Amino acid sequence: MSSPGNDAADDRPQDSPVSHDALQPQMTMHPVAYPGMPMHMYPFPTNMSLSQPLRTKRRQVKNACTNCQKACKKCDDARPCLRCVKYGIAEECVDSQRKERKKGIKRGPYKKRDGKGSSTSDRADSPGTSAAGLPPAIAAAMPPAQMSYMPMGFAPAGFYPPYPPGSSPKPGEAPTYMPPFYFAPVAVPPHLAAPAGQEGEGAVYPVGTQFFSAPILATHYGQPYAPYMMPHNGQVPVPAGPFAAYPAIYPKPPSTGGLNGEGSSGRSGENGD
DNA sequence: CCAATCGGACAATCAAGAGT
DNA sequence: CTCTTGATTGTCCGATTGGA
Repeated sequence: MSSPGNDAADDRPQDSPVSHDALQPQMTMHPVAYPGMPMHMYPFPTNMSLSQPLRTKRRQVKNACTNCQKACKKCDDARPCLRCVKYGIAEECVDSQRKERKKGIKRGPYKKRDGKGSSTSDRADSPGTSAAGLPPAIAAAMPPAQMSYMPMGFAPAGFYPPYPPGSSPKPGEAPTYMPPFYFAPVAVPPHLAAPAGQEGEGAVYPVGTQFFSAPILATHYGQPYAPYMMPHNGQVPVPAGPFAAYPAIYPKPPSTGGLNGEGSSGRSGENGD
């Protein structure tokens, strides 16, 4: 991987997180997992599943930036988003405006869904309530509260702070966790190579106080652009340790002078009202 | 070959209507 | 008041097209 690559491929498995508007004035970091992360990217522990035919459900960010929106490309909750950073237009990365939903539309009588169950519980996308499309038997066998985000196997309960920060899950609702660590896609130092026999998926590599799981290493290392730990004001909040030098390793992303994005897109010619 | 474009599938949201 | 339904709106996958 040495080229910026095309979006369809690039935008997929590396982005992340969270609207930190009030949160990270100095830097924006992309955590390993986040609520909007596509299901197939969730760091499930090894004992779950890799053999299951996981039906991956596409997750969407709540609000794409204007650039991604125009280009119909995957965005993330951080600002600037990965894609804008990648294209060197981070300063143009702003949330798109959402238009208000119409009100007062009349709707006619409802039809019940063949008597069984509520539609809500049927809906696999109900956050925190389902096994994300797993077969019912498998879903039933799983601890319900852990389904929306399964903390990595090694992490004790309470290890992760709730997300959004400062929030707490509502009663009956599974908590959503945001892991407190972030990946830094640098070359794996030789001394961090997996111990013999542990290099399978799910192996965890302790790196100072940070952790990197094998899938993440495999997925994120070697990205063509800087790790998504962006020092915004010249500060480099890098912990001492094996990765202390990574900012020097990674140059700024190439300033390609712009992203696609002219043109129209999406629902062609809508938004008139 | 790579990047841009774009149609359309899919997901999220939320107000109206129904049930308790 | 709460739950359910379904329309609306937004996101982004993936095929196609165009340029270097």
